[in-house]
Amino acid sequence: MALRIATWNINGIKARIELLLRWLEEEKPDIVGLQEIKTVDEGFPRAEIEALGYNIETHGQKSWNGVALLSKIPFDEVHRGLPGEAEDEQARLIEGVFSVEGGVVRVCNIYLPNGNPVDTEKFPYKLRWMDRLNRFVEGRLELEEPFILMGDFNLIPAPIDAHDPNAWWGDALYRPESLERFRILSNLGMTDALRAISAEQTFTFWDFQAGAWRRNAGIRIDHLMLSPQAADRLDDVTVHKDVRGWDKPSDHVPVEGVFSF
DNA sequence: ATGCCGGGTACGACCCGA
Repeated sequence: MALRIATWNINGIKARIELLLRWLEEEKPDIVGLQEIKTVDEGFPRAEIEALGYNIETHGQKSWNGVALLSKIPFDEVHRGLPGEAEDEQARLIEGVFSVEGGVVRVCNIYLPNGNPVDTEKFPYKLRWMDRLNRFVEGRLELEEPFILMGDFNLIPAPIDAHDPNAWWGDALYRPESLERFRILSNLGMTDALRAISAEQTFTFWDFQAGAWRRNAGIRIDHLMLSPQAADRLDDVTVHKDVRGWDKPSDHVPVEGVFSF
């Protein structure tokens, strides 16, 4: 069977519910990871999404951050939060395990800290979070499962992934300390799904300001990173760029991987 | 990208994002 798994920074679920429902109805993905739901779990608009046939698990918080997983396949397991820092209360990771034909698939949905401004505590928090993520992924890779780590990584992997890379250099999304940690993730054995499929310049985010969408002044920061067992099953990646032009869009668009199971 | 836009909270103006 073809399994369609997507990541999307929705930028406020309450403000985007109509946008989300339209996209789900048109594309009918199997599993969707949402970031920046910006609500507590009780405020998540479950009923309309459940009516489309999705199971829902959320890891929310008041006002900011928050992640969710939607799945047409029932959840076997759900995990919330990134281990390694007890005092970290920001809701940025939710993981589900699903039974599919031929075994299991593990999908981890993340909202990696932005890290700006770099001269504040926000940047070391990002770096610690990436260190913790890499340790977490090491453990997941030992399971030797199809494992998909996807979400808003707030990281520009390479110059081709920005409309104006020189303008971004030094930003928390594109500077040596951040790139070093992303490289460690790759070197652990996680494959960038889009780059496994295409060498084309492809953006996933366009700022609301300064006519960024009109000028195509975007960046690629939303990624699906695949364990070897998941990469073996990857057939295609689609960036749903058209959604950026819909009414009341998020500044990010959905990125979808198609897998054979 | 320096927050010009746009969400959240809460009702005036800040906090936050990339």
